Amino acid sequence: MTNGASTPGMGETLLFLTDEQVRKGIEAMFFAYRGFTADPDRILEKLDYGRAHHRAVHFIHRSPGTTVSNLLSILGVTKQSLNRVLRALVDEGLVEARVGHRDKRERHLYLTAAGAELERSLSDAQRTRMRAAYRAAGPGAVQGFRQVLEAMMDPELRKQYQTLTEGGA
Amino acid sequence: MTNGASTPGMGETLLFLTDEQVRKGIEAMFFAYRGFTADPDRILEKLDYGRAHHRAVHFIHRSPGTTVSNLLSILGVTKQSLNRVLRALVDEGLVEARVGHRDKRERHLYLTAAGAELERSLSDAQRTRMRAAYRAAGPGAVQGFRQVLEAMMDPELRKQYQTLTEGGA
DNA sequence: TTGGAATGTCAACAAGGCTGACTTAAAATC
DNA sequence: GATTTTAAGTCAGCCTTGTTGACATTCCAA
Repeated sequence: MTNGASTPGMGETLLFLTDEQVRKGIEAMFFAYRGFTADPDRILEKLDYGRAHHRAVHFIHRSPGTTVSNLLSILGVTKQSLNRVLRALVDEGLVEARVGHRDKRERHLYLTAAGAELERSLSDAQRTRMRAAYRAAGPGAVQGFRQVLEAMMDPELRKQYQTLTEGGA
Repeated sequence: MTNGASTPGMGETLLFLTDEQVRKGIEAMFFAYRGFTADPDRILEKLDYGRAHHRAVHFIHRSPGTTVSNLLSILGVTKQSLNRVLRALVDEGLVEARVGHRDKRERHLYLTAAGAELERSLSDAQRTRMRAAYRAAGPGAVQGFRQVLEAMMDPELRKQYQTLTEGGA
């Protein structure tokens, strides 16, 4: 509060944020992301899975029947990388890969009962923290939070993000 | 808007957010973090550095003269992991490690001119995106963004985050 | 029927985490 | 003054998750 940003009369409406203030936002992202992943990480560790598995399970739950190449574009990794993860999940009975009946090259991905259970436990943990953060920050903060995050995405990813649920939230 | 959260009379003040809404926040974190790291990553790649180097440079800039063990606790990695990164930075003249004069066991870390220049180019890139996001989201959103992120941190990390600048923003 | 797309797989490699064991130097404590 | 603890560094080896490149299979579509 020692800078122009809080000078009465100009206020923050013009977004005269100092570099220091913006930097603080950057550090907030860094530390918050650690918290964001901490709870699922603990669950995954016990099962010998990693974040890569979490992401795959999350998005297969989100879009049941999605194809491998669609998942690739959402996750932004190489197919070799995804394939390693997917193979483990299929081998261990968490994910089912059904051959497409229209296009038999495609594999449509579904969670099995066991996969759905893991997904639930992971997202329960993550939602609990998110909900607590929302509650602590107050009702007004939630919208601002989402708006800034959305504005921070690459345009392509933003499209995917928005498409993902189409009014689901 | 098809759920209890927007029922007139209770509104969002009670934070009746559906699981779907919270989930959307989780995905926002995921996609936004990709954007958050994208610009620095491009710069680092050309110089054969990675995110680990970025983090070290960032926090040394932030707290010049910090010790190795302090940096360890902020970054939350093992000393072997940090050492690998730090050695590269020192060897290549971006960071200077001065022996402490009070306690000669300690190494105090400083950016060299070259290190400061890299830091500037990385944080310029990151701040530009952050600023653009703030602008797009509007003045009210910034506070909410920071509040939710802060509430999302582990308590210990939150303390470190707050200590870091102590009123700097 | 042939070209290209979707998928899967093998091999090899790198970054950046991790553990464990050990050294050195210096400070702190007894 | 001797001993223990602390800060830092190092060596070796492992894991996850990312990368390239090469190649096989399948099959849609021009």
